[in-house]
Amino acid sequence: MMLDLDGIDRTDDRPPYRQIAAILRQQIKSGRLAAGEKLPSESALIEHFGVARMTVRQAVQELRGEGLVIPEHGKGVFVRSAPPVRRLASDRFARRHRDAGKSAFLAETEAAGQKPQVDRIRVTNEPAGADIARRLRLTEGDRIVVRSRRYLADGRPVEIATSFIPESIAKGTPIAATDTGPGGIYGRIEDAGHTLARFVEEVSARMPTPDERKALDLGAGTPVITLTRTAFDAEGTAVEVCDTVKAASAFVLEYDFPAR
Amino acid sequence: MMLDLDGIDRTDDRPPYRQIAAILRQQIKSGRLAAGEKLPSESALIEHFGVARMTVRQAVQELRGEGLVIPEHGKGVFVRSAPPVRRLASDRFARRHRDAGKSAFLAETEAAGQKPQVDRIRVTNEPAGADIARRLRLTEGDRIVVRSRRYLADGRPVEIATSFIPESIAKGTPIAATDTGPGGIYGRIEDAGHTLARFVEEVSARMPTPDERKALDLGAGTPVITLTRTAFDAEGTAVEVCDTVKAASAFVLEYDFPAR
DNA sequence: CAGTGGTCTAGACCACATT
DNA sequence: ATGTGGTCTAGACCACTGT
Repeated sequence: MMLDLDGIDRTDDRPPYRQIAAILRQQIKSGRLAAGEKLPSESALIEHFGVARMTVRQAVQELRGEGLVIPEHGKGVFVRSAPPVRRLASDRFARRHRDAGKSAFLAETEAAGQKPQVDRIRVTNEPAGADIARRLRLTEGDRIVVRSRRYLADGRPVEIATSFIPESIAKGTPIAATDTGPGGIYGRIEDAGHTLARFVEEVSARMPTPDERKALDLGAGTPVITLTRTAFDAEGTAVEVCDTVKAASAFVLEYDFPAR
Repeated sequence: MMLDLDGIDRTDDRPPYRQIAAILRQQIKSGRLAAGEKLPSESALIEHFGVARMTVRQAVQELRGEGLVIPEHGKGVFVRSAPPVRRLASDRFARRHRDAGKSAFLAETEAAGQKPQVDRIRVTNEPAGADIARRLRLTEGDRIVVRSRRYLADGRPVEIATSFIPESIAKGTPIAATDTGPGGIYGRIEDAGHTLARFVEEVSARMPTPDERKALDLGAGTPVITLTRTAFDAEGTAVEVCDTVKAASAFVLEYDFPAR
């Protein structure tokens, strides 16, 4: 059962725990420890390397911080297996999808052969904060409808999203209802006479907050992608801002643009 | 000098180290511990909370994993200050910049009032691997010119990049030279008769490898953005693939696209 | 029950930075 | 020389998972 591992070199200038981490990392990268496999137990590593428990724990800690392994209490430490990656193309909001009565997430997820699900829907009516007001070209304090929700694919959370829509646009539509109807929010915005013309997306990445880690069921040492999208209608009016936080390992975003 | 911190609650179901981490995190988020400030020393925390050294170290370890603090050996542990963010718009490769004789990075960085610099330039000629061959519509093993380099702004590394150009395009140009001349690689590709028409960028994020951490001078617990760009000419031929790894905290990518 | 990882203690010596 | 964090040891008890 035990792998054939090298020992540590007490003359090496790297401390033992780093050497142990490097040895384990190498086993993982080379595939000798495959995704989903269990690492040798702490006691096995202690015996093999001839070090104290804290030393092997520190080595494993390093791999956890890199998101390479995930410990399961009472069972062992396992090589993280990559979840299926969702590839998001920049035409994912094309009207042809909306016309089929599907929201972007629903269409994408079904296309990937997974079961889409939305939960934790919360709708409030709030005064706009400074950043949102700027993006929507409103004045701070103007009323906006705030819709937040969590998206799941095959029961696993992959993304949390919060949309901000000026009340002047949402008024009299089901945007503030739990079920926004076919085509989602964008469908209702177009019903209200705002033909969507342009999106601007701002993408970055960071470590999640503890809340985000919990909501997305992330292990330690796994980053999130933040994407803020602003939707503009044909008159150039900003009609929605959508803030999303995605598990980075689950997404590749694809953008196609002319050289001009 | 010491902050006014709450104590830990032995009846709380969270372990002491998490409570300590939460207290410190709160101090940082609220600004009572500002960016650049030093946390109380380990010995101060040990005394204040009445715990063993490993316990406070574990608390600080948690904050390191979140990228909130950065330890400096012999000095203390400091609240990380955010570096200036570079905002990359999708028109950054517009010909008007190239016509001014500037490569995209040079133009961006100067526009941000920082001193651009490029080092660790390495040019090789290799057979294409499977992934690159697919992206360039070549056959695996076809010769390609591989240019890798590191970009710095005001002396701080911000990005490492590797370009892959089919030898059939690079041949007879300075693309394989250390200095590619005005307008960079894209300038030379256009000189060779390939008018750039379209780019496709694929964006994701992950934790850096140890090598990347060193090259970008990243602290533990800070992710990178990976961006793979493929450039196409007017005939639809893929003329270059560029793989970049960026310090996530230093970039916001901006894309503007029609709703179609 | 035995085996696993999670947390904690109380010490030790080392390396780095500052005075 | 002093104070800081970095690494390590050798134990302890707890909580979770499996047989």
